[in-house]
Amino acid sequence: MKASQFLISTLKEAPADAEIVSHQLMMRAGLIKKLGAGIYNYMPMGLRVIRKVEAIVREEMNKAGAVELTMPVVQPSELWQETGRFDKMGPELLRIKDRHGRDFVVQPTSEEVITDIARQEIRSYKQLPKNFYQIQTKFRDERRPRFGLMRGREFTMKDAYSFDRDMVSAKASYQVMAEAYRKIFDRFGLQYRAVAADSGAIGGDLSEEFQVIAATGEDAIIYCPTSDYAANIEKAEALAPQRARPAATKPLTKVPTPGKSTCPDVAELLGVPLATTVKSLVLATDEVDEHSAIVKSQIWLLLLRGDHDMNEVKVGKLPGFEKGFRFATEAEVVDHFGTKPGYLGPLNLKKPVRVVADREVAIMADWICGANEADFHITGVNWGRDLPEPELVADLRNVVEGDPSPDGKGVLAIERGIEIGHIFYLGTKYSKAMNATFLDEGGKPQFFEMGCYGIGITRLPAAAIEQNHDDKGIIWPAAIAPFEVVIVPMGYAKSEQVKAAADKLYAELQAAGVDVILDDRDERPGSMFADWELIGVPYRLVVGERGLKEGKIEYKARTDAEASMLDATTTVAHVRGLLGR
RNA sequence: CGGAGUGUAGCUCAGCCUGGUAGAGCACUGCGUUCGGGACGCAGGGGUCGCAUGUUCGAAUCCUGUCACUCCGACCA
Repeated sequence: MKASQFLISTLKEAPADAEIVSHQLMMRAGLIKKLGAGIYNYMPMGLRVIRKVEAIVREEMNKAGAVELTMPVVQPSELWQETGRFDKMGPELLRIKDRHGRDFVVQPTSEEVITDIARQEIRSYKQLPKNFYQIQTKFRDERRPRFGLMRGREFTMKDAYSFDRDMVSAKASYQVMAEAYRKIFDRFGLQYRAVAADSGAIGGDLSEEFQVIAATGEDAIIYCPTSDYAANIEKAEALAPQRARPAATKPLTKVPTPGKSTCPDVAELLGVPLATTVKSLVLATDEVDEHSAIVKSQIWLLLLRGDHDMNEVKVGKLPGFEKGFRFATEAEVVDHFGTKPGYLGPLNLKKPVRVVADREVAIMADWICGANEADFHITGVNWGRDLPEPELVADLRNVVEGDPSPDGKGVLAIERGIEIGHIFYLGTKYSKAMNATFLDEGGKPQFFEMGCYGIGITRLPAAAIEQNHDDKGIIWPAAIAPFEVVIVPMGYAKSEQVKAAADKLYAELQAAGVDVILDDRDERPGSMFADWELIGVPYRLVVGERGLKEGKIEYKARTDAEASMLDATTTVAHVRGLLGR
């Protein structure tokens, strides 16, 4: 490719709405251009990166035995009605109508359509297992799109779906994907971690997220540096403390805490550690009739240590919370506790509530909580003495740095990550909902055992940039760089010698199968160097009269501090060596 | 969806408070000088100031409405 034929549109300043470095650099390097909130043009330079990501993913998926197909971006609502997701999914599912007023959705994912294909096409156990995938445009009407391609509304995802005859086989298919994903992410040259994820209602451990490690990541990754344990924050279990509850030593005392409605404020006022306070969270679960009208609400009081945070996924699994929960309204709080949030506690309730204590809270003695009276807290609270033992003790909180690892082999550490892949065992959730069956050896219909496997194709370049950049710009891993090599001639239009040498080098590299761009724009050297460092091409070759006099070509990797000189005659071989071809 | 904020040239922004014929830098075009680390000079092109209403002799500026976008909170590749 010659730069004069291509489109290079770099910016010195980043647009004001680009917050994080990957977004800023993608805009400045002219990779993407915003068309609307969370909707981007992939400009020629950016599309080359996307295509390379796709090619790697496609190659490894094919090697793993998956077969490619594509499903429509716009899908009729009927299939989505079958699984109930047309109504159940929130507004992130974009629903549209055609000219006849019929409902359609813009696919955020394709379980319905692929299950429909499977139930029509796969009739016998002899055709199993199968794994279908597509690389296709997705749309999720995010509440808050941000960070460029990191959280766009329209994006490209590779989504794969496996179909198996039974759970044993399905788990084997899952493992094949887990292995393929590692190969894929290894090829991108990024630091990543595969972490155990929560698999929701289906249960089991068969869900992993692939997280690219980056300080700006939106997800917290929990891992154990001394073992191979890794999980996301939703999943990581806070083990029950091994120590016994200390004996009560302090009397129950009501203390004034005017205006101090949070645990940190109260701890500071009383001069005690935050870990001696207990925070009260009031939740409600609703029983609904067939019209989704609330017929009865149960109020719950969850107790967590003042320095801990509630984990909504864990809470959602408590007995009684299976059908969802919400925060109680202020009216419900006043009704049961006699005061507004800020001074709540399990003592002196106006109406009974069900109490759930976190494992840590259950072994606390002499703790502090709200008095159920504005501007007062109670100190020296003790289980058994001042209130009954908790009805239920459970893991309610997010783990924190230093908690023991669930595998018992050390303590937990936390880092940030960007989720670029997720693999998931689905079981028969969709096949049952859509009555998708095949015939087994006995001629009996059986539901497909399914799995689904996603990779955020367009998110990946953003994650790569977050992990690989410097003050000059992007530093692409060679595997996904828009070009592998750039030839920068000094005075291309002015010097016959330079032009001839640059053209020759360009032709030879092309012949060697190198993805090379020749910068024939005849810009000033400084601005060409700055452009290519911003764009992040891994290898740069400078052709100038100065070097040619000695028969040399200047070489510099994007990551090198200084350039070095190569013999013009061996330059192509050197580049081929770098790229391994 | 709740809270906050911003809409002026392709990009970054000034002008608005205090109404009076729309500005700068970068980018772009032409000419000249220069040219191995984002050059300089001269001359140019480009904006119905998000949109709509109202107030006014007169609105980028003031009022009202509306749309879009951005930021902060609960979901997700």
